[in-house]
Amino acid sequence: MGIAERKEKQKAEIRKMILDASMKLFVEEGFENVSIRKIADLIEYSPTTVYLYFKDKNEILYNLHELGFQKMMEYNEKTRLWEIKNPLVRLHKMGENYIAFGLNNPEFYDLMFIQNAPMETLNRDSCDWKSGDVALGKLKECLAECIELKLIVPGDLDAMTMTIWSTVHGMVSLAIRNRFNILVSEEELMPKMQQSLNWLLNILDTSGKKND
Amino acid sequence: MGIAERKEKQKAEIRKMILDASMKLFVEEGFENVSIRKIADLIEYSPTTVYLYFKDKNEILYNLHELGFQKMMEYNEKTRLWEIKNPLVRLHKMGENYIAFGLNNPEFYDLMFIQNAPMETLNRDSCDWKSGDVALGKLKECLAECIELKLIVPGDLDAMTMTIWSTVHGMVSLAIRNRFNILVSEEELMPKMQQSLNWLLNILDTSGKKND
DNA sequence: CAAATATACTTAACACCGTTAATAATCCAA
DNA sequence: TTGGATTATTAACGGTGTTAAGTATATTTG
Repeated sequence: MGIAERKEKQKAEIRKMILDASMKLFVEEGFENVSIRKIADLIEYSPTTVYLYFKDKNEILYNLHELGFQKMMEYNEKTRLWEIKNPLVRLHKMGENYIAFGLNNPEFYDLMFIQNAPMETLNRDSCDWKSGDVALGKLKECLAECIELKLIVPGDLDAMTMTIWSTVHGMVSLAIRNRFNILVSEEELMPKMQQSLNWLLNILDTSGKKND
Repeated sequence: MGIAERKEKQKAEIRKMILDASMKLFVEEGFENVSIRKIADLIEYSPTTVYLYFKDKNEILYNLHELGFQKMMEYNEKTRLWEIKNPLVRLHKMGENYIAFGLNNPEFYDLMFIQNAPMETLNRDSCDWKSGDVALGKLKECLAECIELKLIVPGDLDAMTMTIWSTVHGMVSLAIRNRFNILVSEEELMPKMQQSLNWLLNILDTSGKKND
């Protein structure tokens, strides 16, 4: 069936063209300028053709959001995060990377963790958010190791994961959405966030305290 | 100048009509359904009339966002938050109220802390986000008291404020945007968030630890 | 009191948006 | 070669925020 195969490849090719065009619009003109019509213009097809390859705009945004996760993983690989043996040190670096990624790629971060749109392709109940699951798994693992080695104050693993993730997400999203302007100036933002993360990791670190 | 005065009152009256209509749309049909045209329909004026009383849609959303802060303050007053003498207990209750408000009023929360739109009426540099400033001030005060009484692990006040706010904001916003679905089910969400907050406040509490 | 001006409001339009129904063109298999 | 599936298009629906231009109404001035 060489013919059906070629057709599949052509289909995949156009899907890729659409995603490439979306990506181009996304990085060059921002989230708000990713529209079906502009994508169609860029690939020189009519807007309705896009709907032959993607169910709706959300499905395109879902694909972009996955590219965001890829980019985030590259961040961690470039800084050799997974080579760090001490899980507490790794946790710290992980937080720093998360924040750095968010501030340097606000549009991607938006899509990955703030916008509703990409999640709407997933059916609510099954919770099949693969990218999120993988990323959160890393944090969970890291925390589990920390507990095992008695490096941090123990607690329910899911609750702890929630707290840590919430803190870094909270920081990035409040920063992105300009809610920290009342607290610090533009230049002080990054150092203050660093300080903020340090304080959190310091208080959950058991090593410096006389605990029994 | 009785005439100019009456005119002012009429102007204020229509402004209120617009805001009331916006509010009605907002609470009954959600954020996405607040449109200039629908507002105009509701008050039985043409859409362009709205622009004689508000610069743009963002200015209307800014006003709605302030009503959100009012609602949030009512939450704190109803639970007699400010009568709690112990600042650490107050901090805890403050966090619980924040989370409860966010989950019970996701649309308001969105407008207050997630959406960009309301902030765009403020000019970036002057940082004149009054509502946010007041609300954050309460948290800062509370933390300052905690430090003074040596109830929590000390640190830079701004950094600490950032951490605490980020954690509760992170929790609410991730919950609202369905990012916790991979971690907990709908029913477990609230208890797990409670647990998550408890763990944080427990580790920053100095009372249970042998500290010098 | 009448004319001129300022105020309040509307109509019409611009430039977008996501999405769908109906239609035309193309390709492949029988 | 014909018929059916695939692929793409045109046209339209029903929305969005916003602005320019025009029309009434009310107020002030000569």
